[in-house]
Order: sequence, then structure tokens, then C-alpha cells
Amino acid sequence: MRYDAEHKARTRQRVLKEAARSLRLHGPAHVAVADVMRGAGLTHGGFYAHFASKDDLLAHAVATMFEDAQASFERLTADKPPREALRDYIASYLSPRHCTGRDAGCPIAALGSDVPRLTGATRQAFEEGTALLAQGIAGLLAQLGTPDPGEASVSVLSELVGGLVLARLAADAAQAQALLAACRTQLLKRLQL
Amino acid sequence: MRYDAEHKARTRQRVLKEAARSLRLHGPAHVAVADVMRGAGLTHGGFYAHFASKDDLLAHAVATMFEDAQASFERLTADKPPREALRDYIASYLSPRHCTGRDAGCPIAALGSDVPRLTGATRQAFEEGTALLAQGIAGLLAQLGTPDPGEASVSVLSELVGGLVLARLAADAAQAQALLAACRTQLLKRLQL
DNA sequence: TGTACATCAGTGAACGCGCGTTCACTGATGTAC
DNA sequence: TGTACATCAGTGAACGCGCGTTCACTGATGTAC
Repeated sequence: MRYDAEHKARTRQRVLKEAARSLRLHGPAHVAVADVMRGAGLTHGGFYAHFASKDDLLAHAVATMFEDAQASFERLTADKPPREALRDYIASYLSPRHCTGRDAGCPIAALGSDVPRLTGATRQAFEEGTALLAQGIAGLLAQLGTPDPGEASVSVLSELVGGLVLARLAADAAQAQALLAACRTQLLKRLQL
Repeated sequence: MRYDAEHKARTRQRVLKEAARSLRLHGPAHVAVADVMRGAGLTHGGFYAHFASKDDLLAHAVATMFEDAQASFERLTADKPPREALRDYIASYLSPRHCTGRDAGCPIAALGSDVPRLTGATRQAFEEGTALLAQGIAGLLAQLGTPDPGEASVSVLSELVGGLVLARLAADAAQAQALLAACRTQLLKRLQL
């Protein structure tokens, strides 16, 4: 077929995007190479022209997910006073939209309990991405004058992640909404936002 | 072989215990029927004398896990003033031991992000178990005179679950310890314990 | 300018392994007579 | 009391499916001459 120079890179991105979607939705064990390729408009045989193995795909998919998460953090917080930035990030993280849209959003909430079972590059991508998110929150807290912003940021991130996980396992939508609202209220109160 | 009347029930409990262990450690997708049976000292063929399917096993294993979690909550909080009870539960939940011992402990931290992918009885067992745990915490908060204990309890449970998940995905033990300590400190502070 | 060849992303059949599930069988012991 | 039969938890071989991985092939287009 002979495509132009960037064709392969574009295809790879398409596969990665679909893999990230499938990974959040179905978890590492149920991401099927053939399904991902089909989702990207290809057949499974071509997979190994782009990735060395399913593990290799997962590692890069996790990195992609954290790039998205970081971009989302920037988009919600850049060029805003820290109080407003943090309020907006919390509101977005604990929003019904984030709770319902399981094929997008925070990788930690989507895959958190699978991480201890991951190894190598996939696991490392997770560690690094998480640390970066915590740093982002710590930066906002520091600007707000919070004492020990590093400590406070992991506590805040814990409640965000835990709150979203609990909301997603609630019995019905009403309970999920109530749970998200409870965490939002408590976070705003304890951070005096 | 013809065993006594309770033999089968005992064997079933042994299989369930091993399944719960494997489930926390490896996740629903990687629990292998043959491995669980071997762990219980049996061969895989006998499995269907005890359970209708792997799904059936998982549902009962989840129920078992939450019975353990509830028992652990009772053990840590019964016959104590509410302040001490809550302090002890938080200290135990966010302890290095709980963080390291992934084959035991809280099912929500071990499987939280897998729950949205579960269905039927397994999922329901999760919902009910989680609600019961939240109620337990709410009861202690009510005794402490916390305003809106129901709201506060899900917020606390969120930070507990999120904190343990984040600690388990930390890059090394020192970081995990620091993260657990941060959540403990912040929780005690915001609950004025 | 035209022709033969090289390239390489993508195709689809095939392989092999892991694992859930089935099934004929075992053998110790309880029960009927 | 002794004997024949029934019971049933547990065994281990076998089946079949899903899925990761391999591989020979395709065919459009770039390149060498």
C-alpha cells in the first residue's frame, strides 16, 4: 500500500487511543488485541508491526491515559487563581460525567486496584503518572498557603480516587450522585475553598 | 469415600477461603478454578460438586470477603468509646500491614476498580458489603456528634480506600508509608480525633 | 519517460496454550435385608 | 451378624473456546536504471 511517512505513527496513535478506552472499560485482563485492532479499523494481524506484545501495548496505553489525565488537569486549572482551579478540578473529578464515562477519565480510578498486579513498564508508567498528578494538586495547595502541601495533596487525591471508585460501585445513579456530592462538600469544607 | 455430614460444608468453606485469597491477590479474571482447588488441597474436577460455575464461586467469595471485613470492623471497634474505635479503625486500615498483605483485607481496596465490570450476584454482594461498612463508620461518627454522619462516613471511607490503593501503587515502601501516614494525619485532623 | 523491482502496512489463516466445564470412574462407608 | 447394594465427594482425562502470537501473502507506490 505504501503510505506517506506519518501514516504509521497516526495508525499507532489510533490503536493506542482505542487500547486506552478498552483498558479503562474492561481492565488489563480483558483487553483483547483483536478487539482493539478492530476498534481502530484494522485486523489483528497487523498488530505486531506496531507493538512488540500485548504487554508493550498496555504500557504505552497507560502512558497515553496519564498524558490525557495531565492534559485534563492543565485545562481545568491553568490561568486560574489556585482556589478556583482546585474547586474546578474537584468538581470535574467528582462529577456525574466522570463517574458515568468509564471509557475516559482518571486511570487511577479506572485501574487502581489492578496496579499491584501489573509489572515492568506498565506499572512504572502508572507510578510516574500518579506522582505527577499528586504534584499538580500539591502545587495548587502550596499557592493557597496550605501547610505541608505534599501531605495534603495525597490525602485529597485519595479522597478523589476513593470517592469515584465508590460512586461507580454504588447500587444506583441516585446513590452515586449523593456519594459524589458528599465527597465534594467534605473536600471543599476541609480545604476551606 | 462417604464423609460425615459436615464434611462437604467444611470443604466448601476451605475452597471459599482460598478463592477469596486468590481473588484479592489476582483479581477476578485471574482466579483459576484449578488453582483455587489445588490451594484447598483438592483437584479441579470436584469443583462443580460445590459451585455451579466460576461466577457462582466469585459471588460467594465476595460475600465471604465482606463478612471478614465486617468482622474486622467489629473486632476493632466493639466495646470502645467512639473516638478510640474510629482512631483504631483508621490506624488499622491505613497500616503498613494492611498495605502489604494484599491477600487479606478490605475487598474494596483490593477489587474496587474491577467492580463496574462485574455483574449479577457478585456485583450485588459488593454493593451490599460496601453499604454495610459505610453504615458502620456512620454509626461511630453519629456517636461522636458529627453533623450529617452519613455524608461524612462516605467521605472518610473514600479517603481510606483511595489512600490504600495509592499506597499499594507507590513506587517503593518508603513512599507507601509516607502516603499512609499523610492520610492518617489528615483524617484524624479533619475528624478532630 | 517507461519498466522492473523493492518496500512495508496491513490481511487472514493457522497454531498453541490456558482454562472453564464435562464426564466416566473410584472407593470408603452407610443402609437394607 | 453378615452380605449386597447405594451413595456421593473427589479424581483425572478430555473437550472446546478464546486469545496472543506467527507467518506467508497482498498490493499500492516509491525508487533505480
